[in-house]
Amino acid sequence: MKSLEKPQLGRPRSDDAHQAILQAALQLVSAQGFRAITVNQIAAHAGVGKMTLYRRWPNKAAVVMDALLELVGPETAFPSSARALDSIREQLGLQAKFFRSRYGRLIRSLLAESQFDEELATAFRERWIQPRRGGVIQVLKTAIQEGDLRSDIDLETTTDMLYGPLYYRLLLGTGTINTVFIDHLYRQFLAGHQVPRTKRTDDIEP
Amino acid sequence: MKSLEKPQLGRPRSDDAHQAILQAALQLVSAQGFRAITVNQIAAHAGVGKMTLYRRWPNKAAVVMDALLELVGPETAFPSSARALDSIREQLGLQAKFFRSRYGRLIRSLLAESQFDEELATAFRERWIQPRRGGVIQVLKTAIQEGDLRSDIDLETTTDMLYGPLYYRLLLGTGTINTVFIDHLYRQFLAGHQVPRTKRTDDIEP
DNA sequence: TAGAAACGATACCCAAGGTATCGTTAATCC
DNA sequence: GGATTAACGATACCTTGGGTATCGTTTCTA
Repeated sequence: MKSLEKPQLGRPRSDDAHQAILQAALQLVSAQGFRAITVNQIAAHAGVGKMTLYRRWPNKAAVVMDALLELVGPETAFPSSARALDSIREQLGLQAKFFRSRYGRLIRSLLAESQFDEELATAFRERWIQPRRGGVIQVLKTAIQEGDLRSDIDLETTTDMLYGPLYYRLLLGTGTINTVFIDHLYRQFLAGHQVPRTKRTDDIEP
Repeated sequence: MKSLEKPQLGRPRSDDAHQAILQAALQLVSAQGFRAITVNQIAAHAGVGKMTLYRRWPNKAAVVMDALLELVGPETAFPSSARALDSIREQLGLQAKFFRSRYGRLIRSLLAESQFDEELATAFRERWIQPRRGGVIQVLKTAIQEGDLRSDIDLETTTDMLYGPLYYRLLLGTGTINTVFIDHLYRQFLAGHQVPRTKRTDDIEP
């Protein structure tokens, strides 16, 4: 029964147009960069009128944000390893790789733009960062349960210490986000967060 | 003898105008935010013509960058404690305080704008970040010499781990940059970077 | 004094963001 | 099937701020 749902008068919105806009936005921003593209370009590339775009999104940033969430987001899954701590290590590597890809610049752009746009900042934080951050914190908890990580650490701060340096380098350009860096970061992180070896229970030494 | 210096023809540039522009820029950006102010506003507020501003700087961001460097920069000195490690701890607190001040938003703005402006990014990194970063690394080295920090750490990565989380929170808004956070960060950092207590030489326990 | 560079004030041009409008299309309702 | 509604692409239009050009005046050197 369709009952409680309000009958929809008028022409329905075209999902084709919607998807075309998102695709166009992602393609253009990846190729030319955020500042270089215009709303006109996105609309033209998508084969839609500008008003069609504005009926759905308030501005360029919002379109690009949704393109990231809907087209890129599903491809970034948290890896699953036998051991939680290994998942963290692997995920750091994937994050570094992601930042080195064309999406690194996209993240930079959106994060930058969000400093001037409160709505965008909220969307970025709540819909991109927090879900991923929540995942990290879950895995950290598991690592603690598995006896690999100390239980007296603050998980929010721990997450900041793991990912902060990557964002720092992404935005400030003080160093490359390569495997060597990830190794150093992980090793130095472990030194302070791992349960000391004399206390670990099921330690299999190679 | 004035010798090798090229004789300066024409009217000399007014240092008063120069300073007035920097002061106006800092005042306006602090009060209204980077995006909200215009070049016209800065010039009018400084009592100069727009061309006067453009003769010295290519755009608004460059003016504000120089205002930060010349008017704010001198007030941010690295603290000096008896023990290098204490200096680090103290500096983290000062950095947090700085980010919580009106200059936190200024740093965010410039860092954001620099994602779209290569020249600005270079200026920010080389003239704001690197000098400060270099200072941190010097103090870390001293702490190693004083036997407080391990010598097998990567200093660049260490610096990223100390300051990355602050920038992360500043830009992403995932948490407040308060004393509790600094305490957690410092403690967790120490756990992995401090020379183990059985190896420390001049340890005075309270 | 002539020439040069800088000055404040002002005019001007351009591009992109964003809004308005038009004829057509795709839906529901009677 | 007709009336009404909302969406559609195409187009026109307005505003704003960045940035450039120009003018008469000022401040310097040669």
